Amino acid sequence: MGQAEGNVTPRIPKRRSVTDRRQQIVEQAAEFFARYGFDAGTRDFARYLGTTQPLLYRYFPTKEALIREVYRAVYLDLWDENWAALLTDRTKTLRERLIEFYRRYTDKIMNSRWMRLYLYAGLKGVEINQPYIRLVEERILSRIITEFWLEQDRQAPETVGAEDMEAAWILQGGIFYFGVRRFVYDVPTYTDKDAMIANAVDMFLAGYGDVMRRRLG
Amino acid sequence: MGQAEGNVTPRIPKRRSVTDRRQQIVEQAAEFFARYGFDAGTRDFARYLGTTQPLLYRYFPTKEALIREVYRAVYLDLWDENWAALLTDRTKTLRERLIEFYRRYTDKIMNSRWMRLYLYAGLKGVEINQPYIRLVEERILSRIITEFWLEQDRQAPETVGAEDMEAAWILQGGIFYFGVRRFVYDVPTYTDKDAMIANAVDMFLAGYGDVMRRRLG
DNA sequence: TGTGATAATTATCGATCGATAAATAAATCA
DNA sequence: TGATTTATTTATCGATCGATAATTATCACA
Repeated sequence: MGQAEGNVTPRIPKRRSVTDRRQQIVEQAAEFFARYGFDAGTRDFARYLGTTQPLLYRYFPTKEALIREVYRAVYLDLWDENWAALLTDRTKTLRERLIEFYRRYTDKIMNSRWMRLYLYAGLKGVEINQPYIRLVEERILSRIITEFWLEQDRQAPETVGAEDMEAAWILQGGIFYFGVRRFVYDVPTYTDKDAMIANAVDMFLAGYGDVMRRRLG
Repeated sequence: MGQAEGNVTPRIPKRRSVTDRRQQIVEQAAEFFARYGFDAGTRDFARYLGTTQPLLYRYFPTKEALIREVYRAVYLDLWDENWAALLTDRTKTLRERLIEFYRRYTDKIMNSRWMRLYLYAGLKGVEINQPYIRLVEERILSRIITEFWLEQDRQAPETVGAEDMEAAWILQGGIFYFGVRRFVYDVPTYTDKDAMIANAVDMFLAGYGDVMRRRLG
């Protein structure tokens, strides 16, 4: 090693391909386990990969370790920091912000891989959903409520109330369930995603506004 | 057999207890598989039942047959015919009807057994969800839209439009997702079920009314 | 071209799966 | 009570599971 050559471009170290291979296995494992569930066998997965089963154990010590990596790849660093700025950009109406946010957000999560893995994780009790739910509540739902109050020229409450949080969850859940119908139940939907989002946001703004006004008199 | 006795009350045939046992196994299998998924082993289930594994095969030819019976028990005859009358009872306001309907409806489906089995079935592609989705659309969502139009003194459309159906799905999905959070993700909710339903219905009526009026000008 | 390192394969382990056969316990009835 | 049926158990099957060991193919480099 350490042989100096006149050639300027360094050779790509062999190690690199090993890391790439690992990455590729994780990527395809996400697709495979999303489709067949985590109880699917390692032999079937190896065939899906186009190799043999013992090869997997050169890259991951156990099947569980591979699955952990799948979760990491799909859920880690999901949150785009631009989304926070988007939700609070008061040069636009809240309606515009919400529609834009939910379009970008669902572009990232509304696919069969993300949604199916998420529900598998929820049913298995994997420690993925609960932190994610907290993230949704803290970075999306609380913010939506606060921004709504601010746009109504009312003082935003220091802490978002229970009914307000559940109201925001109706919006979030209604939109999310559109993806469940498509990618888990595999039934056709009546409009495309963007139309559904615009509709859901409009209904929320009018509906929540009405409920809130009635509550405050 | 055929022995005549002076006693008036006929003896309970021995067969009966076998049928009861079958019923009881199915009932407990629903609980068990809802909790651990359908890939859980028959030995673990037998231990859960308090018996031994081969006994199951005297009542069900295969594990798959047992699972089929679980689905039958949980999803067959779910629909209560009174619900249809409830939704169209025009002596009450639509708001009252919707709140009452969703309370009764969710009383039946919002439990860990029903919801978890339903999502397991969806992920496995079992032929349960798609007929159920059709039932929801035909008997609940279309009816809600129609009743809404009638209460607004507008002529109800002969067929419910795509955007209207998706609007009703926002309500249904928003309510349903409350149950998913509770019984699948196992996270705390902020209000009880009845408060959430009243809130969701109020938001839907105001929100959908506003969207519809704007669409029609 | 030959040699050492490493990736990928074949062969195989013990454990567990659904399912069956044989043995036993319990209940029924003359 | 004794014989017969039926419910339940013990013992075990072949298949498949995750995981490991031994073997073979591949490739960089002197």
